[in-house]
Amino acid sequence: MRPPYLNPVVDFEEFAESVYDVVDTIPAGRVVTYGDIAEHLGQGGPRRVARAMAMCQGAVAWHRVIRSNGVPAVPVRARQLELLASEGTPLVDGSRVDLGRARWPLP
DNA sequence: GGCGTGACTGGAT
DNA sequence: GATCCAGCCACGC
Repeated sequence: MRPPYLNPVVDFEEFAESVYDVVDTIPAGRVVTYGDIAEHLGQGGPRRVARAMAMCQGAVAWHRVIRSNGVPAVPVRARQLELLASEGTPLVDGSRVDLGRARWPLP
């Protein structure tokens, strides 16, 4: 079955700003997945969200955005886990996030 | 303008 | 559980 990909992004910069705005609403100790953000915005997709995070470079709480399986993205894996742990985010084996408890329900 | 790549995901194996 | 595979899309070469 094909993944439920969403509507195409009209303006990527505007899309990225929307992504940052959503990420900014996530409280410390909680996380959301790339797919959650894309679904919440109703446009783009997980990879568009990931690209937006890659270009923000610390301007937002990028470490609160993880994969759907609870494992942080590779390029920032170690640092992300460190930041999450310091915020009190529930982890499993110290290497992945406990999505069942840490997932933040987007409005 | 064509082609490979990737901070992804859901389903199959 | 871990791995593989197909599909989307912006970006760099």
